[in-house]
Amino acid sequence: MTPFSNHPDLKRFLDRLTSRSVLSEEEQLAILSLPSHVEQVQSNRDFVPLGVNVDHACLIVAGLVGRFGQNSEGNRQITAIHIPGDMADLHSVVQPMTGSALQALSVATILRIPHVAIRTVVARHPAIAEALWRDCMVDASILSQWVVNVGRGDARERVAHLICEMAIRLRGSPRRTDILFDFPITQTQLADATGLTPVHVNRTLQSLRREGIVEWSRGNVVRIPEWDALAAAGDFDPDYLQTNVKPQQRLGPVDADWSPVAAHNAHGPH
Amino acid sequence: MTPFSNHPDLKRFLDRLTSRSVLSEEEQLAILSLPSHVEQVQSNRDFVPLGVNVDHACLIVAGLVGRFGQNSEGNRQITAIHIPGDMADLHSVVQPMTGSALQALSVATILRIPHVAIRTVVARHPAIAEALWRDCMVDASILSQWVVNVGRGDARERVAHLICEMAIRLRGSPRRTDILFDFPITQTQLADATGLTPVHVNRTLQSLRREGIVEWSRGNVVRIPEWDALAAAGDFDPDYLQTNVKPQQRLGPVDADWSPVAAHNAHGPH
DNA sequence: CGCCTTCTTGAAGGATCTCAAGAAGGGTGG
DNA sequence: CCACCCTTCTTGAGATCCTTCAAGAAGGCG
Repeated sequence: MTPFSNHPDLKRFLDRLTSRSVLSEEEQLAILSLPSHVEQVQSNRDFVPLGVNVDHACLIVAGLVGRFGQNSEGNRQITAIHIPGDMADLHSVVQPMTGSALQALSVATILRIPHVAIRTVVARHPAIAEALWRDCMVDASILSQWVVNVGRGDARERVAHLICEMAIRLRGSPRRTDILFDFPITQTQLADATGLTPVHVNRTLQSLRREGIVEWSRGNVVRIPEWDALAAAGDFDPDYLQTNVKPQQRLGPVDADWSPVAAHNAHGPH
Repeated sequence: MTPFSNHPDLKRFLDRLTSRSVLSEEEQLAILSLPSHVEQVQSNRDFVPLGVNVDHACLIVAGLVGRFGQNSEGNRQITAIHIPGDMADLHSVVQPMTGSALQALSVATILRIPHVAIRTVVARHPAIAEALWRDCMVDASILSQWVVNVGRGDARERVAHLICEMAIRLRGSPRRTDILFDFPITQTQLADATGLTPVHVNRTLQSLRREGIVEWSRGNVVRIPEWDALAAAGDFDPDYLQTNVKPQQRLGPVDADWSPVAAHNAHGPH
């Protein structure tokens, strides 16, 4: 454990938090001062297993990490793909018994951060508790959209949607044409994420490539010539990613200035 | 808004919280004292619409409530089914822009609880913040399992799994034979939840009935003659529901007594 | 009694899976 | 530098599951 030494990697996580929550200088410093332990993890190997109590959370520094659920026949289903800056199992702070495994999709670097440290920081800074809670809910929004995608889309939609999601998450709001990003994932893993078979993912990708909607060289680089075409194919609406939301104000009592929109929309039709 | 008057309904929500979190007398009273507004909601009608800012959360008092996502063609997908005692959109406290709609599956009674009230209580009692955060994560666990179920199961598994889940959530850990519970849901809604068509849900249910695995009279009452048979058909393992977990200790600094198991299992294979 | 929702049934078509085998890279050791 | 292996990608053909479309039966409710 080397406090402060992983400062730059924690910074990316902090950025993620402050993009949606307001944190004071002191609170930001508390995040950056979290102790951590760097680790390289190989792909196709659970670095957080299923059904155990963990005492730390994992921050992704480099590479992609998948959350895997599985049924009893051993069929695996990826329920989330985490990118650098994500705390992949932040939820374990309040729910230490793992309900899914974590596995790197390609070689990855992670930071293990002890729960005790997070809990200590959170107890001292309630605003950090709120920021972490909110961060978990963003992941939950993505998960929710994943259900819709897997439950209601055909193969083409599912694959296109996933590519769209990763484009936005990895590149931010991209320009409308000629988007490039690194997406080191195998077709088998793509199949585990979309609930398809590897064979069918292959055919689906070929079809998308043939139509010029996606270019995916073997070198893990995805190119999207026309964003609108892919978004249409994937029936993709980026709102659920909560990318462009203003930071929320802090937990606290009545704030006269708070959510003026709500007063009009909230109670809906009744 | 009538403080205290909805005490008994809030009690059920409090029970849900205290089953997994430790709350002091004072904190419990703070929950029970939340102001609220009772409302009857009709089925097949969004009482929380999509894509608006809300200023309150909804506690289910009676009936079943579905969270609906949808794609642009209007195909709806249920991403969660909430039962009495659930705060269906607790997450809206930290993320007021709705990413899915709420709709009663049959006539339901709800309590609308202003965010401001919840935020005030949470600011005063950090332990409540933790309890609410944890509660949200239980819903996320269910959602995660839902992805696995929809992504990797065939029709029979999906339907059986959902029935299993609802049996446990509505009846607690049930006995092994002759389980009865009320499940007022149409086959169309079941189809929206499992990502199937109503026609195929119908055939799947018939098949389960023919085999004697499920009895489902028209009167909304489900009977499960042999739990093990249904659990096998649905490949169901109730661990993810976190039903029988001991309450977690409160957020705070180092607790010597905390999570002794973790020290052994945590770092896994490396 | 008549309407409306929900459930049920049939038949045909399509999307996806399964099984099986070959091609293409990337890496390693000789 | 080549030979080999192993993973990943690709292709084909048949089987299966699920959907679609269409229509009729069964309740609930005014």
